[in-house]
Amino acid sequence: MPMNPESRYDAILQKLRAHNLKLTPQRMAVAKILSRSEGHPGVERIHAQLKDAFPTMSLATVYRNVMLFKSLGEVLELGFPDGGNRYDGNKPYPHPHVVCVQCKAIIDPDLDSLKDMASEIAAETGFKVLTHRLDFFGICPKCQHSASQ
Amino acid sequence: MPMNPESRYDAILQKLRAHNLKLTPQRMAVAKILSRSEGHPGVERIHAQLKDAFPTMSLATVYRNVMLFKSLGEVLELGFPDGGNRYDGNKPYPHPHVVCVQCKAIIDPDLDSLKDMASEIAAETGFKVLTHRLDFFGICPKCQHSASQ
DNA sequence: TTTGCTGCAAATAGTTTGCAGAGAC
DNA sequence: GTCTCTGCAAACTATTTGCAGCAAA
Repeated sequence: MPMNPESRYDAILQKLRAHNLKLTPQRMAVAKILSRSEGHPGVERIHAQLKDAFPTMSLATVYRNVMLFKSLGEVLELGFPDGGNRYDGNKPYPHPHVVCVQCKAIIDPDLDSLKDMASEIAAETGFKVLTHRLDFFGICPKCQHSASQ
Repeated sequence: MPMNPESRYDAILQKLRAHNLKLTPQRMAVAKILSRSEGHPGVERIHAQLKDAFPTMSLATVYRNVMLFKSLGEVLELGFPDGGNRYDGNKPYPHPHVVCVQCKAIIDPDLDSLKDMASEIAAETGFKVLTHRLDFFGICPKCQHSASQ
């Protein structure tokens, strides 16, 4: 159930204005792609999609804008250790993903609950689930009690 | 509930023998550390712990052995996009983790179920849970039907 | 003796950064 | 006009790899 890409796009632009950030054509183009986030694109893919409209556009600019949006909370980063991070500007909040280890496709499953997850995923997506990864990130008790740092 | 480190160590050695791989002192030392996996060590940490016993030991050797154990299914790799992957040779199967984003501590929570996870985690570990990551990895329908590749 | 392992150093690859000019406001 | 952004190229960093010598079996 993806959010309406246009309202996501507007939300991102609004956030940019609220922070007095400039609306350059490149930045807006990246925002537009991320607001759809079809297939959870990576930086390289975003860059490729913009090559026609912006022949001189550099990868660095894509990186910088994606990171900017992420820092604004408007993009969810799916980090992978073997490079090729992927981004979701349509649902910029944590949610499960199903990743094809072969073609690198990434889709969002609809999970009623998180019980019997693997079989639920398999039934819904047709994936053959090989493994999963579930991490919680937070501040450990020791760090909570130390002068934040 | 960590498994008995010694039996894990023996299991790794046994697997090595079964594959006609050589039991070098360096390899055995890495296996020993991983069989405990206290704190889910990273490569750098493993290397540091072996500097005393093996002053000339190179990082490359640690990398090679960790990857070897991983390929044998004896080590679970916790990959992080920002480098510094972590390893678990004590419970080499997928399971949830709780990661402190500040000090990088990683612990294994006991989860009765995966419902109300965040609060369950908080109650059990004392962590202030900020976010989480749940990925399923598998083969998508399209890839299942294409000549495996 | 044979085969695989280690140490070293160089190569890789995704990402980040310094800088000078261009452009949004 | 000011201040940020962009493009380019160089820098970074975790990890991988080629190679020659060394050691396990």
